[in-house]
Amino acid sequence: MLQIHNSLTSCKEPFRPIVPGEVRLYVCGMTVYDYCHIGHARVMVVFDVVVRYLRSQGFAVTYVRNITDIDDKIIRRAAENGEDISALTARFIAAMQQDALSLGVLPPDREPRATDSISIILAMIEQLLTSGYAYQANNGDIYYDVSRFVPYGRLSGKHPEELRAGARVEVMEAKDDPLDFVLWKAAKPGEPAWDSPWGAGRPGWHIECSAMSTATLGNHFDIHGGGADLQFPHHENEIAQSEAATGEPFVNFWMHNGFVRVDDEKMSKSLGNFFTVREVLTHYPPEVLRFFIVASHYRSPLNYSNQNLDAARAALIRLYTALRGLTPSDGPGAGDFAARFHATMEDDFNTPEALAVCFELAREINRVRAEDREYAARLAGELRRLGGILGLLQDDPDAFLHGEKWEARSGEKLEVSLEAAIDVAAIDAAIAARQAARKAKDFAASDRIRDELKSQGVVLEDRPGGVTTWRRE
RNA sequence: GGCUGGGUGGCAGAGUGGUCAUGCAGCGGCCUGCAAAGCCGUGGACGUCGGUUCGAUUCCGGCCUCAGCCUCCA
Repeated sequence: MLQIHNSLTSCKEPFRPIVPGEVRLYVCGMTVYDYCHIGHARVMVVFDVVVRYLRSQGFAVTYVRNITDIDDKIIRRAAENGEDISALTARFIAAMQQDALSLGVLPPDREPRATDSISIILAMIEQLLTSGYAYQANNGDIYYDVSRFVPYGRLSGKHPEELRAGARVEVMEAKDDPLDFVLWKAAKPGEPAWDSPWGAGRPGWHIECSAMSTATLGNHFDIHGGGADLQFPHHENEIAQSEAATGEPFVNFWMHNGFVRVDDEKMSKSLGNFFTVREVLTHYPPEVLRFFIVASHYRSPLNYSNQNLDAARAALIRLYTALRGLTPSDGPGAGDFAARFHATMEDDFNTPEALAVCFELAREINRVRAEDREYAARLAGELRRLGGILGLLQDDPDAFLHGEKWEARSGEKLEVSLEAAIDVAAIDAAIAARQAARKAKDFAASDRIRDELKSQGVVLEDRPGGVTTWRRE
């Protein structure tokens, strides 16, 4: 029985979908005014694993991840660049999709955009006005009246009175209450605007997600996810909006992934420790970044550092080395590896422990591969299947270990700071020459060749049966 | 100040009331011409003070300490 930690109750709860066999999942996606950073990568990967796991268990999943393509930061950035807003957002949407692809993140089933959703946003605001949950201020903005929504604060464990007492924001005169938040911003000169019954303007951030999620998944759906920082106020506000507008419970399970830190400091632009996905991918293969993310529990903080990425790479090399030279077979699973893998995934997606099972599987493969190829092949098949649930180990082992895909990717759009591309034919020739020298017992020559390759970042491994393989250091 | 969630071996990172995480690094051995990879074995840990218990790193309480949120933020 799958257990999921629910932010609403701060407890693990048995997961039961609203409609048996179907899961409807919404995740707050990106505001597209810049390239994705590692924090964005984490959200994408974490929920990609959730989706892959649910599907592997036979659930029909509908996964929606929105795109916020109109907001203050976008407008400001476009102005700074002297760029058209739609050109800016198109550029960063394309970049995001490319990053997602690199990281092996499957596309969501729906990717609604705020600017394509204006009519449903207007309808929801209209509903809130009609039922008295919203009001138009004297500056033309429409605000949500937080005092009307009694359960406000349930998700974040915050109480309206305490929030008011600790409010650090300067109170905008237009609002009745500092906790009220904007649903519709009256148009300002030079900013994009849409017509509405209350005058031209644009939607507030929170209402977008309420409108897009209910429009795509229904008023009441199973899981809503996002970064931990969105729990308050964004998700709290979504609940207030959606439940007030529809009169139905909004979401059963709220999942929040932990934050990414860099060298144990919060990742932020002011600290200058901000890493984009594409920057990281100039130094590490995408699967290494993905492994690094999956190797921690999704609710834990994740500390980005070169040392930790190096560790992730070493671990992945071990797994691919176990798969190398075997043709994974689909035969019946071996041992209780799959059962243990699933048991641990059912416990709130415990991917680190699931990976531990993968490593034990790898050891078993290494143990038996010489004696029983067929059994080893079945184990390899198992390892690949289980890895696939985490979105890992789907590459050809030699390709990964040779770093081929890495070069292919980085050679195109990314600036490469890696060693020069490796000449595979030259390596093969050197290996052949070394084999000849070894046969002639000329170990001095043999070692010279090996050292030379090593200096180019190529490590040789003499395998049983006289075969020599190589990998990048 | 309020609300969350943490403090685990050299590093990363799970977990558990009383035998094992796992990966990297270390040590010993096997394999190898020597290595590398791999296999076998091995050392090393649970912030602190109390309490519950036959027994707590694991449960409870105090304390210290860290991070996040309370303002746009994945």
